[in-house]
Amino acid sequence: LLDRVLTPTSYIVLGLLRLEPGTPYDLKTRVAATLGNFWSVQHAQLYTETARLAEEGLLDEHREIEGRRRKTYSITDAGSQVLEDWLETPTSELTELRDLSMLKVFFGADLEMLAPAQLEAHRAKVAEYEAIHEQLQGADIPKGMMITLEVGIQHERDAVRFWSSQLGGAG
Amino acid sequence: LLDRVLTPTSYIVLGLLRLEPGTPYDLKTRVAATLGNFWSVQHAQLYTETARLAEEGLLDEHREIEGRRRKTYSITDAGSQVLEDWLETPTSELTELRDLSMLKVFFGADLEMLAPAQLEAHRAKVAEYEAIHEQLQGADIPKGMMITLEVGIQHERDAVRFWSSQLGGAG
DNA sequence: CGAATCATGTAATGGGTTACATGATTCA
DNA sequence: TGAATCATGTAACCCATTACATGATTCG
Repeated sequence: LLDRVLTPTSYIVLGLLRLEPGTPYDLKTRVAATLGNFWSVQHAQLYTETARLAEEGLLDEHREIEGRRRKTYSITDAGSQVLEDWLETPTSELTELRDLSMLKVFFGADLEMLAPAQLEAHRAKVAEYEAIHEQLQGADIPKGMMITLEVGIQHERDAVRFWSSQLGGAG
Repeated sequence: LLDRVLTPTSYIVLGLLRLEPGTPYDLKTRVAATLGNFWSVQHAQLYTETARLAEEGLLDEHREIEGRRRKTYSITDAGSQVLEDWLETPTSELTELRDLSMLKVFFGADLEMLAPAQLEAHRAKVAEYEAIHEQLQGADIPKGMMITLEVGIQHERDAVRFWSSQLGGAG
């Protein structure tokens, strides 16, 4: 059936569409509002990936007759199955950090020089996450989404602590 | 001069070659031994990227006459300058986590099911890092490399703690 | 001395990023 | 009513991954 290995982007599309059908543009909005914080997707991908998945029978495509002729996608049974299988399979894969600042540190960049910009950015992220978190308290949000958010907050706080300790430190 | 924006891979190549000239294969070995832990690079990239950088005048290329006709690269003054400029420029960019397990969690995967494989992988990584760390104690290793290693250890320990708490937890 | 593994490199493919483009809507 | 911004989509390019391929070396 499938003549390719699905990418994380594929599963993001499937996962979001299983929650609710929508257009690629809808997906863009949802990504930005939710998991985009820890796994962003370029909006152009959402057009190509939905098209691919539809071709593979994992999505249904329904095109507007009038006006913009927008395409609305919904997940098929086959798509749901593929998503389920993926969700039920644990992975041993570890994520690389791929932090640009750390790459510079590795090659000898000055920590104290890097710190202010990083600190500001990480602090802003913490604030943003905490606002979302508070807003979501009591809301009927799936547990998994809450957990990823909390992991994200934790990670950002750690980063703030790290970069703080580099500011004007004794070296 | 340059008609493209250099990628992180470019700077990795420049950074490693500034430490010491070498062939793409040498680079592969060095990456695997050092920064590959938090920023891996496919070996094929090291061939294409060195070629590109040489074309752009940031590397010198010296080809063996005999035998394998291996190409040895070294950084040029222009290359050093580009690297220096990059190292001296702070960045506000934040890294996304892009953790496959977290993506599954986000979409509702069962934490307890995911935990064992993740736990084992993260524990192995901690052990590996700590071995390297110990081995490097007292060695004349640049400070930045030590710091990235320690940040990596910290991160992995946090992951172990997180996944441990999901094992057979009350939910 | 044959097989397995390491060393070394090139070619092909495709996903992801960037650039481009145009139709709607807000708002001064 | 014009400019700016948002909504929506397509096209092109390029880096990164994967696959392929072959020469050396180890070692049973």
